[in-house]
Amino acid sequence: MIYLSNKIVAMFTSSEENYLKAIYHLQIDVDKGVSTNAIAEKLETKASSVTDMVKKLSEKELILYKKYQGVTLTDFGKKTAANIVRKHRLWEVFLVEKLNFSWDEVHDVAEQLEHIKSPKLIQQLDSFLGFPTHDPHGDPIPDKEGNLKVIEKSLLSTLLKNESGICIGVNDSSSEFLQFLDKKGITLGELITVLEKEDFDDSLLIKIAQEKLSISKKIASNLYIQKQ
Amino acid sequence: MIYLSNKIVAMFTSSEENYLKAIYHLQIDVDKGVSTNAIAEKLETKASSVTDMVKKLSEKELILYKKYQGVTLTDFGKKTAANIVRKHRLWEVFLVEKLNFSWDEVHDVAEQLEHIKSPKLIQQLDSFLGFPTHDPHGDPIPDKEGNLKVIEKSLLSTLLKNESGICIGVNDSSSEFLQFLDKKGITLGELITVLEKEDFDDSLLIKIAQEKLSISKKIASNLYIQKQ
DNA sequence: AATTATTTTTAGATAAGTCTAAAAAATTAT
DNA sequence: ATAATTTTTTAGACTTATCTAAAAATAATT
Repeated sequence: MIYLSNKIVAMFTSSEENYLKAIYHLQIDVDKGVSTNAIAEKLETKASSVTDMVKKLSEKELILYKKYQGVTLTDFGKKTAANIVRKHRLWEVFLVEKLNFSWDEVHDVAEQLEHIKSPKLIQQLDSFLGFPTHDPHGDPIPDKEGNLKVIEKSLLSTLLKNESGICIGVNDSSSEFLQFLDKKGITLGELITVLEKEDFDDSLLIKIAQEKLSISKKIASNLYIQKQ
Repeated sequence: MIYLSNKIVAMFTSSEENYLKAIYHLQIDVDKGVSTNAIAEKLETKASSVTDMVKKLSEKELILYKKYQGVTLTDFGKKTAANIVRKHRLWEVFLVEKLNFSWDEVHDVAEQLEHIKSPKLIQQLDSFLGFPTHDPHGDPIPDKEGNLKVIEKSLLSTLLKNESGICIGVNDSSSEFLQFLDKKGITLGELITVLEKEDFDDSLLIKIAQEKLSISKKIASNLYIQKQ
């Protein structure tokens, strides 16, 4: 819900919110218009459905849309989308910190919880959780105004030999990948040092929590590191 | 969601769940078929909409329905409905105990949260809250099988002079009434003693928490007491 | 530049849930 | 017992969100 001096100004359906969120995420990657097909793929729907919804969101001034030209979020749309992402990530923190979910189990539930309409709920949840800044996967939680503080991060695969940094996030947050990290003992917050880089297959030998670990290129390009 | 040896067997829309819940509540009061109009009134919808939905719920074997005869929940329907009520009341406890909502603010949010589909979520929430047996209004929380333990309760208005008991619930849980109780200092869990009964207007003079209070008939017939 | 391929949009259909207005059944009152 | 009233159901329409299939626009290739 969007408020203006405590009055509800706008409220959107779950479906509208899902489209906004998809566009928001797609727009971060590329800094130009988001294509109909890209949205359709992200939401696992058909391009024709996207066209319909995009017209609606455009009428509501959440996005800019011109036929065949892709879409861009307006400031209003961006703020609305960020708010949904904020809710999603706060709920993920709740599920992991308070309800003992593991980080690979939270996504689907948060996907439902993010659509609950109650500003007080989110405000209180935020406070209850101690105003967290990142979700369990290391993704930043937008503040109430929809701003997110971007921190300098690099893919582990881009580090050079002997460089090191804190593991602060994942690029792929599928439960398969997250469970794999659990199995290997790779946890956010740990210091990682690159001991060796193999030219042959781009695998890495890393040190993490007193352990030496061999890491494939695929893994290394899905882990974010804050260099030190 | 309804599970049978860990497989999802049935899952219903929010709308279907709302109808089930309405029928569940209406069936507790009267022990016969629930009328189309009663459901329509409870859900603030039209009788024709109820007829449509009732046919659907009947096909899904959640209710027994014969034209013009009203409806009754099947065991399956009863269990499903109780599960929704369980979720609603657990969320209410969460909102009050953990997120500092007051008891008159929780209903609308719980109304949304009750439709979240995740058995693990409810199981963990239950545990996180310490397996509460009653919601903030004193209503019992059905267990996982949908059973609720009924405790002997009387309306305050039925107590005789010098009788006393613990205030354990409200009949009307509108925010107006709840806020009124807050203002008067009437809280669940307190011992109430009837000092006087006025024949003239059926008002009561009660003692609660060292205070004497005059209570109208209307108030007295919306407060539940466990006699001692 | 013309052809081919891809992307996007349009047109029309479907399902869920709702509504209004009218018909049918059941209930209540005379 | 018949008439009047109320309740319930039916029929048809509308909205939202989706789909398929075909048409139109754009992009890529020869």
